[in-house]
Amino acid sequence: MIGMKVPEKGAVDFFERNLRNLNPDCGEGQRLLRQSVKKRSDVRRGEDIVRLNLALTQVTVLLAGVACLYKLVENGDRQIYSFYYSGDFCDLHRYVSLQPSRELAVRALTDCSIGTIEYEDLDLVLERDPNIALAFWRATMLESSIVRERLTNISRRPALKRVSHLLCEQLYRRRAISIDSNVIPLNQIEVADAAGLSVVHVNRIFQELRKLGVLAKSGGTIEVMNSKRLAAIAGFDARYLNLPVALAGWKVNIE
Amino acid sequence: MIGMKVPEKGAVDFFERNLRNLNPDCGEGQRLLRQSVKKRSDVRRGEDIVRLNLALTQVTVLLAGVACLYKLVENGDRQIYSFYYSGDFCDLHRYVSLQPSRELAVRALTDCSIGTIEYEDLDLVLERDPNIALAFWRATMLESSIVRERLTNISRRPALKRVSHLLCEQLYRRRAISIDSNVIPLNQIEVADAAGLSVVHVNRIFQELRKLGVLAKSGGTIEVMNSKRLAAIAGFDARYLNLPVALAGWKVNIE
DNA sequence: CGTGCTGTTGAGGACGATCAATGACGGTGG
DNA sequence: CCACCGTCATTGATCGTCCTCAACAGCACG
Repeated sequence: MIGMKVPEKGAVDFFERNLRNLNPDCGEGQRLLRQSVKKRSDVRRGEDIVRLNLALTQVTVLLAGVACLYKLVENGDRQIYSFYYSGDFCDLHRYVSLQPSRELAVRALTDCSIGTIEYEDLDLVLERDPNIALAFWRATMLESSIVRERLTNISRRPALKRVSHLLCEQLYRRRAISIDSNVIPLNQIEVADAAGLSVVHVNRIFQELRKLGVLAKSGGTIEVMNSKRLAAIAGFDARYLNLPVALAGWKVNIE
Repeated sequence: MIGMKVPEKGAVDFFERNLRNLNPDCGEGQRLLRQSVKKRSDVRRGEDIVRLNLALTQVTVLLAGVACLYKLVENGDRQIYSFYYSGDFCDLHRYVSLQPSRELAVRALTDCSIGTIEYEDLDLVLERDPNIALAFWRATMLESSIVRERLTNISRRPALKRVSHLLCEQLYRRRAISIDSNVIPLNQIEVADAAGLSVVHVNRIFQELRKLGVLAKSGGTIEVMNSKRLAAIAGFDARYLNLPVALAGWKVNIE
């Protein structure tokens, strides 16, 4: 399951693209960083990429697949905070925190492939190159921004908008890494856990969205038939995602 | 209203204490940073410290008072994301983001006093001293952690726990900066906006908390009579706040 | 003495949770 | 090939938390 080979070029590309998007100025240091991306493993759907009691010695980068950051709440519920796509860091929170949370974990929602960077190596790179450091800081800020948006979503909007908004976000983020499919590889349970709704209710919302011609009937994944209408329902404004400028024009007007 | 004098020592102390807490290793660079804290203004309760259309040239540090980060939602609601206390950064999100949000603002909830650091000066300090840079990064991560906790709170817990948790958090954070009072300078409206509840419902929850002997009847502010019981109701676990170790022992056992 | 802001109260209703069953599908082992 | 099982989707019924609307009381302020 766990190989030790260096990631092939294509996979690491997502990571580098992500960094350049976070900070266009991080040129030279990037090579240094690339050499530090050492191991590569494959994690199967349903397994934890970052487990609660894992040693704190390396940072994980998602190279392929979809994962989520989550926590198990006292009552047994799972709260999903954010989703990770190719190129995203999975556990900067553990690297940067003085007292890393023992509750946060990262789970593979599809089969995933990951790379790792030893803390020691990362320490060096960040110390030498403030531009890389800024990129990492921005990655944290971006994730923070996404969680804030999810908070607003859950706190203030009715279920239909909530689900639509969540799906919209995934659509945009997938496009940002050139996945132009209308299929989002999440199931209703995962949407419920991220949207703060019961599975039953998410199911009813899905049916409503189907009646509205927005979703197609599809098992195990979500197929969006009309993303423009979806964005309209959600009142979606993608600016908080800080997508590459190239995608800005893709933005759907609201209302 | 807006003075130009250098902040007196006592006020900047909170800022430096905060930095040391974020990264104990940032020793020398701190002096450099202190010299960069230039202006000082006083902002009155109800005014915005960071306004939507303010020039992006300086970072704001809260030196005294209480403020909040918020956004106005489409339907007119206000969502409060987090509260700021003495020593906290108010607008790192604007400094670090490639495309700063035009929706986030920071408002003074009591009369506040603030210091500012010019972007240019900060750029220099961060470039020279990776330890300071790490402290700033950690500040972002910490705020992120607080927002995640608020998300869990709003998403998964009933109103009584929600409000209790929110109040608990404020109590802890105030203690962390040596404010040992049982009075939290927030009103019911602000609690409602932060907890994602209606004002009417917050009012009823307050009455319930009074019946439980946790809160006292007090107008305009919140007076906590029994913080231990409050923490028990909330199921509060302060670890996400990354408080100085000195306060760890203050932690109330849960259930 | 109005005017605004905050807190309080009551009534009615909506949205979404919970509980409980059933269906559809794929994988596994006999 | 079929029986069995686990996961996910679906449905109906009931219930409760919390929202909305509307009105009023207390208080500070000019």
